[in-house]
Amino acid sequence: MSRIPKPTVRRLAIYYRCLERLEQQGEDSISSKALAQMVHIKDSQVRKDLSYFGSFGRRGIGYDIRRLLGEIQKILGIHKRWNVIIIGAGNIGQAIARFKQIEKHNFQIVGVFDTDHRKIGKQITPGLVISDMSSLEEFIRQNQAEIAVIATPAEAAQSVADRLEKSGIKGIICFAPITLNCNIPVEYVDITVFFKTLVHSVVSQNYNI
Amino acid sequence: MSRIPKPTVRRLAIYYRCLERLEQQGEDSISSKALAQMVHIKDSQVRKDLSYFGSFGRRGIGYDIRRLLGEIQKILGIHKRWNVIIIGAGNIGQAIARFKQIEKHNFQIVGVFDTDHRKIGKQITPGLVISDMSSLEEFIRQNQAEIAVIATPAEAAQSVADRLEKSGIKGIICFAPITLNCNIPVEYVDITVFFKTLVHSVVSQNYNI
DNA sequence: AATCTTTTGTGAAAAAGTGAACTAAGGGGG
DNA sequence: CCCCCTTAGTTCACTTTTTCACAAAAGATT
Repeated sequence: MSRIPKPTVRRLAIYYRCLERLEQQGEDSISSKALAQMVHIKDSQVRKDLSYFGSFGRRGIGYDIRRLLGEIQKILGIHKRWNVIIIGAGNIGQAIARFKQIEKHNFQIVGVFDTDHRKIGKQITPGLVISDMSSLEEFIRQNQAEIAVIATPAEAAQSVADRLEKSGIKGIICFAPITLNCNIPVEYVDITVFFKTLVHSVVSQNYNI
Repeated sequence: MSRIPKPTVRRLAIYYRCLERLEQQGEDSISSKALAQMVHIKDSQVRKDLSYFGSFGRRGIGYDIRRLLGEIQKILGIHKRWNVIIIGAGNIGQAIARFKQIEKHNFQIVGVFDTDHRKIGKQITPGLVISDMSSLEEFIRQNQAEIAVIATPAEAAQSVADRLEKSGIKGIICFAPITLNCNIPVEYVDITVFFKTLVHSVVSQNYNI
């Protein structure tokens, strides 16, 4: 399929947030050089990343910010709204459910699930109540949920992933510290891994500016 | 300094969590092949990663799990306890402050700061109360905090980072959606970026099994 | 209209990272 | 003791990603 480097996709999401800020500040256009400086990379990297998808700039001028925002939206697939469910209403699950930025970026949290009967029925935000896991499959179908966040303990994660995949979920964000066996895309976010890689940089001083 | 690929360091942290689980299950040793299968990579990758740091296995046998846990601890720098402060007691800041896994991995949350006077004094966990930002520098010195988590809005992040760096903080985990200008190691965790890269995989179907 | 400056898009080179294959150990069984 | 099977450590080839360098545009200036 498309031969796009994974780092390129991550950077597109980062360019996107820069462009949003610039637009908000009333800027109209930006050069690859200026954008590169904002994120501490080379300008040639910015141009190469964008060139995988087309020619969005004007030579001598730079990139139109509105236009580029629209193009990156289409590339990433964030021009449409995605319905998201969260499995596990612990610390992280609830934080994600309440996290306003996610909704702003076109991801709508439509459901939160847990197995703990003391939590079920509890309201997390107006209109968002913790449901029982037994209703998971039906809920996914009825609400056309496409993305799921796994915020369960590691032991539960694989069986949850199996159920999600079977129910037609198309992608998973996994906060559980485990590598899943499944055939849909997964993004892993293990917070403790960031702490550990950070202190490695600290002790070895090999941080790259 | 040491020329260790960044992906290698990340994988070490992932091997570490596998080894912890294996140890808990009573296992004594594991081969590179078995470890590789757990995290869906090639066995040669596991051996290569470890070989940057020494020879920890026995040919014909595999790796002693206890031994390897200890070696990776030393490599990553997680054999000692790190004092952590959190700047920003919003959604994410509070979730991190309450996140038990971090404490289990030798990162102790010693302080939480915010500028909102309505939040100051509020107890997050037993013994952890939200402090005013004005006491930041003094607190860092008195409590020998070395790691900071920035969980503020993007607009505040850079000036916070400046204060942290000046006060002797050695590494930053940045949840704010911005690239910081500073001369200490930073790990960026922008949750919305994970959502965006995930849906790119979903729409382009370019997930790697 | 010619020239200058800026900046994009891109092919080629360099660097980084991964994977296959080989060599060297280590233990078990006949 | 010899053969066989397993598996770590290492080398080298290959793949991926980044960087360089330059031609092509585009507007500004004289």
